[in-house]
Amino acid sequence: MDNAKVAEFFYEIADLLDLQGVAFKPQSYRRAARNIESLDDDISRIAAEGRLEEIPGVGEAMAKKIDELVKTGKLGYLDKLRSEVPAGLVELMHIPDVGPKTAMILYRELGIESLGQLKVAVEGHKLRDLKGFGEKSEERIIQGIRTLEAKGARILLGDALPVAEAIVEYLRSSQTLDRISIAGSLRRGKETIGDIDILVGDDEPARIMDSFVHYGEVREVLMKGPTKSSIRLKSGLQVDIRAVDTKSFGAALQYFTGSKEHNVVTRGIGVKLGLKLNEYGLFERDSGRLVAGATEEEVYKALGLRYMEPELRENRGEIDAAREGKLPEVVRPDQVRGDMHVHTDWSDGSDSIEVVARHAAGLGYEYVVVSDHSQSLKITNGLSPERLRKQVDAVRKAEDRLGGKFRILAGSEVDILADGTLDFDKSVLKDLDIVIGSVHSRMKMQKPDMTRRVVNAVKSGHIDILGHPTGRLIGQRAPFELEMDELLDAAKEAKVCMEINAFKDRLDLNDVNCRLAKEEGVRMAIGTDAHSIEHMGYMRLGVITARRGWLESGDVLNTLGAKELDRHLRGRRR
DNA sequence: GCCGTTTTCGGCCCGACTGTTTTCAGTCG
Repeated sequence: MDNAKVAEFFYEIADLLDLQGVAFKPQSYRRAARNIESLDDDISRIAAEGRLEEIPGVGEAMAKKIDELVKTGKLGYLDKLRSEVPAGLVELMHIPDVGPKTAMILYRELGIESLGQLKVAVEGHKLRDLKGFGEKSEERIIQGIRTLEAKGARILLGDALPVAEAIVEYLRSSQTLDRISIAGSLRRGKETIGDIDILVGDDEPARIMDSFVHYGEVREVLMKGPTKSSIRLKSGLQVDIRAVDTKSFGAALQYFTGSKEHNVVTRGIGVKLGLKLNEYGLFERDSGRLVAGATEEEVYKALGLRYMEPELRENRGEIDAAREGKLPEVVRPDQVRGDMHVHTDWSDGSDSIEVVARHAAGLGYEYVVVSDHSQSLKITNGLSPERLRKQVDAVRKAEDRLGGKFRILAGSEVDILADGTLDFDKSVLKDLDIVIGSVHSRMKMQKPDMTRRVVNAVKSGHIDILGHPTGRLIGQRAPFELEMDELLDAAKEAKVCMEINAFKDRLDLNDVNCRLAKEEGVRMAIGTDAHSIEHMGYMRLGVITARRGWLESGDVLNTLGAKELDRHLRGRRR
């Protein structure tokens, strides 16, 4: 019984209680479920140690239920709830705009217990005669079912950002705006996004709503009011916009950036100070006087907190750190001095060494690492030792052609073979400036085997960076089975960096593991794994991931300048 | 069901929008 499973059961209890019209308990179960999901420790271990009630939101009653779940894999209370309410109703509640009340009416009046039955009923126009329903409600539910069926569709951060930025740019160009910002999980830099949130600060919001719903990419307008509207884009992505007075912009930005958990705690701090925080500002509870609201900084300051970067706002300890002045000074994009992982047309990249280097220089970098694939990876035209030697020559020549003003590091993304040895032996690797070791094959090994494999590579003394350490592809491939603590210990010992692979569907290491690595004393190196120069723009995704992992510039190898980096690498030469 | 320098009992975020309402309930974020 793992944490996710326990949380899942609790979410189901919450839904079932909602259907029964029980008040407050559902929120309690959801809160506990969220906290259980985000635990670092294994819930069965906590249960065994009798520490369940130390989990926020878990009291005596829930602790008992968790104990039962951990011990027996079952929960009598849940079974009882399930027997009282048809299981399909929970599914109905997952349709947008269908909540517990609607689901219950559908069940009581029409006997609908499943998505399938609802579809039949709605197509037969059986809903419009129900009290409180009409044609529009029917249409809305049809749309909702479509949305639900199209789901699973959380979009990658790297895909959502440009879409959101284009909308912001469109709104800016269509009229003068006082303030505008992306908000929500996109602003916090979560690796996947459900929808896009945009916030506008302006004293004439209605005209902005008009522009918004007339954006060229709109497929349908879901709702439109004077301060709040929603659209669905042709791509299927939903975009919500909110407008507030300029004097409330900071409070609203704080509010709509979230996370929900972060906001619950900040509001609680306000309450203790006799203040009320909502999207319009921070107010004195008694007099209603506005204390702060125009900027996030002043809102946080009035709460006795330092400003927290959006990427930190996940209620993972940032609020205590802000109160105690112990927030990390997280790395900024402008501190990155080079791209640590780029492919060229020598293997499966599409641009030449020189084009890559010139593009990197144009991005303001001092250096780029050319790291093409090694011989085993035939499908990528991986380099043989002989071709690698030729490539090193080509790198040196390209560097000369750039007039010595830009550093091109000759590297390799060398395969870590199944037994943990490297695809090139050290006589080949010693001529390189830098070596990334990566796993590209036999990815489904058991945990002990995979751990031994990468730890061997890390300890080999021949790699500087472990490339995409967990191999996960967001929404497509689970991370390798890997004992992260053991890997990080080895990396610290061997002074090998973990990569933050910034390619949009990798972000590997992820935020949580970045933070773990930092705490273990392991440095990170951000590389885009670009296969064309356009991909080099993914660097910002890597930086966002680093920031979400609380990394500071000193934790990131490629904040070093070219000379410092060379010195660092020579210092550990094999 | 949880939680507490507001409380061991009585709160628990609340404002915007929609549809079907003639004054509001439901959903969402």
